[in-house]
Amino acid sequence: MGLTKSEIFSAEQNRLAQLLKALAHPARVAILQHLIKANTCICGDLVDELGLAQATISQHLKELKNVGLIQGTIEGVSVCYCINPETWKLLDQEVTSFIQGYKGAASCC
Amino acid sequence: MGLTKSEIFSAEQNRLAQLLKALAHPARVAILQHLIKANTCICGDLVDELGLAQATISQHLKELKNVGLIQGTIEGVSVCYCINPETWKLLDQEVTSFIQGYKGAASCC
DNA sequence: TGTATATAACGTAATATTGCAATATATTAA
DNA sequence: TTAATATATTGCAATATTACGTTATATACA
Repeated sequence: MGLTKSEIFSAEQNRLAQLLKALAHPARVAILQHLIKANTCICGDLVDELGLAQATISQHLKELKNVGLIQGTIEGVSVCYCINPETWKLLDQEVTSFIQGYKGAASCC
Repeated sequence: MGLTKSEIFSAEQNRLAQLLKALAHPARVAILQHLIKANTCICGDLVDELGLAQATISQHLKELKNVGLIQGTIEGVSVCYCINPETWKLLDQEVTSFIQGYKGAASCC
């Protein structure tokens, strides 16, 4: 059906999957890496930096904003984007505890 | 076009996005959490544990296997699945360095 | 007021994902 | 060999994603 059965999973599992999904595209990885390096940037910077159309970049920014990973403030003609520190912290905690949950295995199959 | 322009991104960005994509579904998060807890399991265990059809679980397992996050060994009638320690280590390194790359911002927008 | 600039929103085409029933495959036990 | 068990594969329908041209909106400046 193309429709994820969210109701059978926990809120934590759904939230983690949602955050990871927002990160799971090379363009959005690149956008976030640029934001980490530059601290702030505007849509036009990313259009130049990556090789994608303005409409596409804008859409990716929207997705990142929707899950709260970035925030944008209108600054004159443009919109200044930056990482949302609180969501990023949550991401760090959730992802780290998920990945670190695996402590290797004595024996495997 | 619905087709990601992988060629304009670095191999690292594509690989990270690929790994994250494999994790970006609550069913696959649940499968991995179960695997972490139980160390090993078979497809049937997951069908009981989660509320999804056998074909659906099998498909999610295939995706996790395709990116190398898990491995399966035929054991009589069933297939014993477990986490692939090497890929998991790579995942840990890549994801950690990506997320930890952000050191908060003095001022944001 | 008019014009340039920057971004968002809309519409569309191509492709990918999700979930499952049905079927195929492969191993074990009788 | 036959039956039972466990998975994988195939095919399908519904939905989601990706990318971009075009258009709308909103601010700044002459």
